[in-house]
Amino acid sequence: MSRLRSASITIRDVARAARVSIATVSATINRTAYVSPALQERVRKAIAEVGYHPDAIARSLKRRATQTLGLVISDITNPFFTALVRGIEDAATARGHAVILCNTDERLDKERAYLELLRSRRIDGLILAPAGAVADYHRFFIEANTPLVFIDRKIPTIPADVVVVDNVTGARQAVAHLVGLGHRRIGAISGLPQISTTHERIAGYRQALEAAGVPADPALLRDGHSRLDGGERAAGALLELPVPPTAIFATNNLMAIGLMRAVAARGLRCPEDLSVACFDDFEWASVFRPRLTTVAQPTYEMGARAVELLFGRLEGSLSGPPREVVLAPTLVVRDSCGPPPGGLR
Amino acid sequence: MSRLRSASITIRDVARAARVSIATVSATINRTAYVSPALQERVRKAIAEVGYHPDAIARSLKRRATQTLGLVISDITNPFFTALVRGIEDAATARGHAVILCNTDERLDKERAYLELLRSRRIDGLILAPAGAVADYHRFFIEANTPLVFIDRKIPTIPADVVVVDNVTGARQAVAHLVGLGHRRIGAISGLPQISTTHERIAGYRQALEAAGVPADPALLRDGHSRLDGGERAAGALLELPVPPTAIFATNNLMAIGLMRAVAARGLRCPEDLSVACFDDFEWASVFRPRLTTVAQPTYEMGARAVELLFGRLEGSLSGPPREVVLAPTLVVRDSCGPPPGGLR
DNA sequence: GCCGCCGGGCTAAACGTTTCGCTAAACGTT
DNA sequence: AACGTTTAGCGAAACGTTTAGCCCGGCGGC
Repeated sequence: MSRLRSASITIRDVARAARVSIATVSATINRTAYVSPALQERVRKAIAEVGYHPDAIARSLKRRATQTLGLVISDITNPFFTALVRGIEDAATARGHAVILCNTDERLDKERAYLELLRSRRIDGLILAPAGAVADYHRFFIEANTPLVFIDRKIPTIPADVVVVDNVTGARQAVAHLVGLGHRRIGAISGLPQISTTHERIAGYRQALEAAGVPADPALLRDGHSRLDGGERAAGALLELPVPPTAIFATNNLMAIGLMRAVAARGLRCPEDLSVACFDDFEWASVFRPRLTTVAQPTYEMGARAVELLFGRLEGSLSGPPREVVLAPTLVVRDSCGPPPGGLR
Repeated sequence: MSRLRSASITIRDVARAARVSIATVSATINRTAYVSPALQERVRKAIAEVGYHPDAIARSLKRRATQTLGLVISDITNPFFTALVRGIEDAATARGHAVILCNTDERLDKERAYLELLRSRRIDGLILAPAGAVADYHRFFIEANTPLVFIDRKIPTIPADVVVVDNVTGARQAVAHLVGLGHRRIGAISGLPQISTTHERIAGYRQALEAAGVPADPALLRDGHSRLDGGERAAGALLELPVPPTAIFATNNLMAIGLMRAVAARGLRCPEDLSVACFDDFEWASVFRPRLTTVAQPTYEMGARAVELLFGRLEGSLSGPPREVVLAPTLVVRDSCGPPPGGLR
């Protein structure tokens, strides 16, 4: 037994009850044409009387606009995306739009499937943290003239608006902070190579080392695959080195947690035995020990800005070539970084 | 300049290209009637050739089913909901449904507005963590025969399926753990009074005290409004008491964080000066100090179960009176609880 | 050899809106 | 009074599907 919506009350029921035409009902609902006050009143009464609620599906079909945004991220479980989503949701509903949420787990096949779904559903706009830079099925939205905003990450070859943070500067500041404390052997745990943020943050790491005249040791750079377990493994490898680093920089929050697990498992103290800095702040970081020194991103604002861009395109108030909104991260210094053990050098 | 979807490629373009009728195209796409292999092949080729993508809006209008679920929670920023959402999203997309996400901030007016929106959009089903027990506009979905599942919280007067955790038992175990360590003055921080979980968790707290023969002191029970700042204030009040408690139980994660802030602000050590236990585990709780002793809920599974119930109703495999799925929480003992300072008593 | 049935595909009517173009009345102007 | 012009409201054609019902030809049964 498949369940169907019970036959609903339509606009014609209202028209009948108010003894006006369907067009008049539509006009009073949408304020799309003049309707005399008397008729308006009759229509409103009829609407209440028969218990009419407009059908957004039928409206979407006719208007060719769905009042719906697609939001594709890698994982809602990650606190970084959480505030982003919140910012997007708030801004979208403030403009009467609903949001369809999609988690890709950084997998291109999932991303592709979701984009197909969203395309079928004729979303009005798409906000996307792409899982990789090779795919080009995003292009469809551009060709269809559907606004597309990349968030957090970008794909340089695809001409779309972008909201990101200055990852290079953020990472450079964090590593410079470690350098300033006297560290010379500074390890880094990098993320997935197909994501733009990875390269930028590693670039910042390199810049900070170079500025300090510290030669980059390739053995100190490990791939954590942007994941918790990967971060833990990478950290383990770094700590098992013949001459382990005195400080480690993790390029995202998940890998930082993995790093902390590796630290705890070895009975090391932070920051006494090892200094730790990472990208991505999280709300509760200040309550627990060690209080992590992090590069904080304005996540909520990033979400809000992305929606702004999107509606700018939708309403035509924004046109022309793609815009790139680059927000500033801030280094939040807490307790997880100290001077290297055994004094300078 | 308002942007419209460009005139899209419709099923009739495919029909024309394949030199068959529209009905045949539809039948081969949906496997809803026999179509000879030869024609199927021609249709598929035509689809690829003209680049056809079905319009889900038009389909929804005709089929009276949207393949969309509504999900209404209080705040996606809260890690408790985060795993819940993930479980729901995974289960929903496994069945080809999309999810519209709505945050109420525990406000009834927002909840009402969202339900109105979801109603207009003719969602196939609704999963809801209600912000309060007084409203009854949820009834519409029941009357319209749209499956509705309450999650995390319930409204006893509304006959709908429910997925919750055994809050009474969970709270009782946590507080019994404190009692077992020797605590007799145990404070509690309660949440919003209009939410069912609040009452159940406080009931568990009371049961544990009673079982231990400890008289309940009303001064030790404070309202934290389910929020971080409320928890901090409530904790402050408890700690300023002439005879402060030696242990505090917070009935959700946000208030627990507020509690920890109050503890840190006063320079107290946990668990040496004060033992802390709370409801709601979070993924990273084991990495930082103090490692909180918490009552963990199977959040991902709760989400998945809610979707199962919902599809059971949708497909008719589940019928009859509302089901109540009660999952078991587990007490995760870590380091935030110890014996009361100054030994027993 | 005729009839009935059925396989395979088509025609056309929905689904519930919005909106274009039209009518008919009212009005102002000479 | 005749004539444009505006105005309030209506009728009907879309929007892109699904699906009920129909038609036609071939085949088996008698």
